[in-house]
Amino acid sequence: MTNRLIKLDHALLGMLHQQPMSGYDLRKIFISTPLKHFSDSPGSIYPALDRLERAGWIRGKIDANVALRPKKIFSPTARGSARLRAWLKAPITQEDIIWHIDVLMLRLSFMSGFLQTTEIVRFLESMATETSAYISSLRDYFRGVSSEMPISAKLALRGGIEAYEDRLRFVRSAIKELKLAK
Amino acid sequence: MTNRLIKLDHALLGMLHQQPMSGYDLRKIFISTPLKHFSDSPGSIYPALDRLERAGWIRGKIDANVALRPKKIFSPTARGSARLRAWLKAPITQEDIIWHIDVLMLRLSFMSGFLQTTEIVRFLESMATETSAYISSLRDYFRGVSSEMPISAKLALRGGIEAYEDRLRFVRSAIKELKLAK
DNA sequence: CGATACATGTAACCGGTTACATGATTTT
DNA sequence: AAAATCATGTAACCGGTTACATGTATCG
Repeated sequence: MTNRLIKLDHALLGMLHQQPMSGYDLRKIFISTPLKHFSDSPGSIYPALDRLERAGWIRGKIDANVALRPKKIFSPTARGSARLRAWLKAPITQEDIIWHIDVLMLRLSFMSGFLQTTEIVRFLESMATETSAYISSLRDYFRGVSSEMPISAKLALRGGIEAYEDRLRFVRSAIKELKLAK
Repeated sequence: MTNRLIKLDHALLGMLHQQPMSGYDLRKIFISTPLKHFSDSPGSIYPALDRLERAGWIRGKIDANVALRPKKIFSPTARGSARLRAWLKAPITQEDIIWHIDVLMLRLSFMSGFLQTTEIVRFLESMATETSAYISSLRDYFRGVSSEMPISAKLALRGGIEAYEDRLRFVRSAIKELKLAK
């Protein structure tokens, strides 16, 4: 129950660690920043905040100085922080590389302050390993079938492979940058 | 009702255009090929095939030579082909670039045989335009906030931008390739 | 003889989308 | 006076996930 890994929930939890906020504030950020790869509808955010509060990861306090409608400001609890850290440190699988790349990037974005540079580097190295393995399997597949594929299908598949190659290149440059900064 | 644009439905419709198949065959493809960015569970595929049949886009025929359990082979109808073509030709929005890149690549993969090369090129050029516009807005945002961001957040955002830049590079090279092939 | 492959389907659950409801304040 | 913004929430709907059900045939 408290162990589900819903993307939106962790996005909210991470954002509340950077700054306690209301649901409305969170929505505004989702709408106005390019990190809006998450749902910005009230029908998803308010129930998600409920879930998080029921799970004991955040706690909401009603803002006293009520000018407008009362605001509920959510802050992470100790359990919420532990949960976020655990999520950031969770091992990377090939499934993550294939289906949840956005979640991996979200995790990366929250790591400073929670993890040491060496841990972030390990995370990225693991990403590189898994990505590189997946690229190999894609190349093998491509070699086997590309001759029979129509051109647009071939292009699409090549585009898919290149996207992973580009991601790998990024991850490796990020590792270098982190090691220099350390 | 018949106008929804569900990813899985169109993926199935497109695949049935390449070769009439049963639900089980479709599942096997989803499981075994790297184009498995779509749901492979029976709980999604069989209901989806029902939807498509009810919408009149495909028609299922029970395979006569029953060795094992009877197989239902689905073929696209004329209306289904029209629908697929319309989907392939639909204009690209910036939302597609941001949230449905996988759908755009899926569309690209189905285009040969349905669209002329000039139309495919137009599709890719539109992708390039929208991607490039979105990159500009991301760069503007990055310039404004990067100084205050912790390093891992900055890396993640940069990675996001680079992914779009790489995608743009791919699209441009694909345009060149198509023009040469023509 | 047990496991795996073939083949289709259903049911419970869960979360996101859309749209609506409410109501005060501020801007045009 | 109307529209937009602040701020939270609910309800209907829809589709995906997971797990289960069923039954044959083949492989080890």
